[in-house]
Amino acid sequence: MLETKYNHKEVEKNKYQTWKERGYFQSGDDNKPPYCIVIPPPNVTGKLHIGHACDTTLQDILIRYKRMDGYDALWLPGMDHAGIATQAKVDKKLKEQGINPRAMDRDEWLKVAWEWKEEYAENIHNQWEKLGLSLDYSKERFTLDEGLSRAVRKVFVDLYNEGLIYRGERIIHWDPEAMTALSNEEVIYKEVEGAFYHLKYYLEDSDAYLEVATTRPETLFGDTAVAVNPKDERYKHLIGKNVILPIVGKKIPIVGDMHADPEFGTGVVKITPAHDPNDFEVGLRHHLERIVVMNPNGTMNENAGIYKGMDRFECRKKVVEDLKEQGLFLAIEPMVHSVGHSERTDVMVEPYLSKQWFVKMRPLADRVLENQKNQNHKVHFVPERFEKVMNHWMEITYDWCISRQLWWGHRIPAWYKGDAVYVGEKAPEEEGWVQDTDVLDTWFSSALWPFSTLGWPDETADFKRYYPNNCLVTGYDIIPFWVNRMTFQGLHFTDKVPFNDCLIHGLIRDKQGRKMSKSLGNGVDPMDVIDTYGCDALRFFLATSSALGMDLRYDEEKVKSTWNFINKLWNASRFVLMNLEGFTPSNETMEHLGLSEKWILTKMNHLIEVVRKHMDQYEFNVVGAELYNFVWNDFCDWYIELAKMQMNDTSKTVLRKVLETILKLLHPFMPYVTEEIYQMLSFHEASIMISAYPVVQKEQIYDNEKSILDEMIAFVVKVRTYKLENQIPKTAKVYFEGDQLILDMLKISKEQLVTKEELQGQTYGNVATKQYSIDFIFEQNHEKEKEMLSKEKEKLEANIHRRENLLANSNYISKAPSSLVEQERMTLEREKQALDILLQKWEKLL
RNA sequence: GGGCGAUUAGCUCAGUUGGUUAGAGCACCUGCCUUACAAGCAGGGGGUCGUAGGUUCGAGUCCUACAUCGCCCACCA
Repeated sequence: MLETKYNHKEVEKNKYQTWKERGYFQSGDDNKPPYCIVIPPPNVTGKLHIGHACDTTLQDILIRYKRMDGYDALWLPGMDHAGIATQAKVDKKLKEQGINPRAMDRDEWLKVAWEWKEEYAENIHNQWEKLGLSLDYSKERFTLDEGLSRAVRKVFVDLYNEGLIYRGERIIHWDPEAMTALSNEEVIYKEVEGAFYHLKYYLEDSDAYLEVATTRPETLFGDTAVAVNPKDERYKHLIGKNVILPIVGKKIPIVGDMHADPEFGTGVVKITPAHDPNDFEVGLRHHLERIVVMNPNGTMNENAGIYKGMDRFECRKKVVEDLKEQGLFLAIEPMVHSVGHSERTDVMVEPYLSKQWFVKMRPLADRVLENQKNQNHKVHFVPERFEKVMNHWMEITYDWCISRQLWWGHRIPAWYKGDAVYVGEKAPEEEGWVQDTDVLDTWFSSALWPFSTLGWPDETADFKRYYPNNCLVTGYDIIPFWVNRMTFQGLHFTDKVPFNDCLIHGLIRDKQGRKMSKSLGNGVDPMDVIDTYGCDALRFFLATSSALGMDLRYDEEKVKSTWNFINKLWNASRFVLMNLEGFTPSNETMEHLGLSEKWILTKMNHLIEVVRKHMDQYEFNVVGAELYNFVWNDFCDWYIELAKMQMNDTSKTVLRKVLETILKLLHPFMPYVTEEIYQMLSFHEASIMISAYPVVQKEQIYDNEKSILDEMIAFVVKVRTYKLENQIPKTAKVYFEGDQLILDMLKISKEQLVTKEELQGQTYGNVATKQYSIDFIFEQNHEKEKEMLSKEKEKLEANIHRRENLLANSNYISKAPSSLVEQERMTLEREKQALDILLQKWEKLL
């Protein structure tokens, strides 16, 4: 027999292993229609956070639902090598051991990195298990696998041959800590307290000067011009003349360029083509020299003269000091401006001129925009509004810088020999070619994930069967990095979108609504929650506590109340199982169904319909609420109580059937407890996770009987309220003629019943609805009774008044749907009858 | 600057194509150890749905403006 309290630790023990060993997670049954989701591969850098728990729970819910519903469900697991992030962690670990990672041999370093990967992959596997995820491990992939690497090389080479990948010298975002280039998406802009430094740039052979305002005086060594707006009356006569670059003392020209905004700063801009993207453009227009003044680690280089070797920020200070000394400094104007920071290392990124590989985005993005116009072939975002996020990105996207000066990643398949460049999937056979030392952006390989994991570029059976994926599930913060890139790569290389639906969920925040972060220390470890409340409680909470696409506040109280819900289910199951002892299939009978059986079966079938509908629409919060209400209110509060009154083989059959249905509908949300209880049911499939998802059985719908019991329930509730408010003793004598079921529900015994004659002459109170009436003999408090009646009367009269007005409105009658009008009429009738009953009582009281 | 979201009960949130008297959990009040469950049961109170207009027979829901909070994108010499 079950324990009285739900013990999640006991329940969750060993089940995952069993499922896995029996092969339930594995896909591949060709007799069934395919359904495929690929997991957003977590980084091999650390442990999964609660956001992962949410994301994967939603996917597991879909997969378990589809698997039970007769699909060949493939949920493909895998992990991401996470270039910068992992390299940073591995380097940190080495440094802590006193080893300089950059002094290592590349292959030696990679060995350490692979060891790291193995260790963290194992952690992630353990966490997936704890979360109960039904992943098909036989198809697990890693972004650096040979197969995926081949896909990466093919994509690179093809795009290169199509002219969509090129190598060029551009201003890119440079991370001086990780010492690598970054893409736009990897830069996070933060408001920083900075300053506008106003400097004197003397005109050549003159005492006059131009006042130049800059936030980055340390870059002046790279200045090769100053610009003014050609329309600016103050300065336009100076265009073509020269100024003397402070400290350096060399001549640089004054150019006229629209980039200089007369309204901003002093209207004069120093032009540093090698350290600012706008200046780079200006430089191109005016054929200016490009002077890089920094080293890759953010220190000044030889072009900074005596400042060489100084850190960029230290140099800024020193330059300002020296300018002051030389009388070239005019003013400092504090300002807050946003400055790019590296997503991974959090250091200020440096706009930096360097030679990198780029993907030419325009044609690829345009194809996505075009494709999204086609209802049949587009990615269907859920909620729909997130499509705009992708489309907007496609409209404004820049060329994608894909080379990274790292060791951890896919080596760029390009070889150099002098000035010659060779790009190919394999190294050139001749001697003397040297491969590019850089690797590709992590997202370059992630972008291929939905198809590279299925064996592409080969036309494998898996690729043909499971591509495009049915659904992709991820958070809205990942749209630019990943969803967008998968979409354009998918379209370009497979002529199809990578997934038909894209389910976007929100972020998990802390109780105050703040983002969870390491620095705030407000993160919640999903493993701790599982330890305290169990995996099922966590999953149900995560999947059902907010509407789709909305952020979710983590609230322990809510997880607790989910636990209570599971405990309720647990105890309801205890009751059913206690009553089912010795019950076998031969005892099962659906004959002579009672009113309450018909009622619960009807409600159950309506539930199945609603749950399926909302599962298909990904509205898990609605599904959760429906299941919660059905289990707690309909099944526990009413049906079980009713079943207690007349336990027989029919009610046992129905109890069992309803419980089994509940378990199945809940299984995708709470796999463990549903399996535990399912296994205790007397006859069943080998596992609930391979059992069939409930379908509506029309012959079990008895809407007529359902409404009869609904009326009875309404009456019973009314009576209970009346009894409580009037403090009517349990043993009070009662006059009632009607269904025994009502007396049972009210727990009124035969001994309490009196006849109509016995009632006369006593003080009694009456409760009545249209169908039912009951009288209680008790010391009635007339004042209180009157007060209650008058309250009720007022309410009724107000309603009747409102409804009569409504029905007197000819516009309403003619324009509102007739069924609604009819309903209003019926409600009005009911209310009038109720008022009649009430008025009769009122008369008697006076 | 452009876009998106939020604003509903004390708190956290639902609320479908506009349609009876706007829901849930938690909290609160009253009464209960009724042998599945006191982490429970039976009841109850609590909201002029951010503000102002508009469309409509009818608006939490649609439209316009505004306010507050949050997010994304772009710019910031």
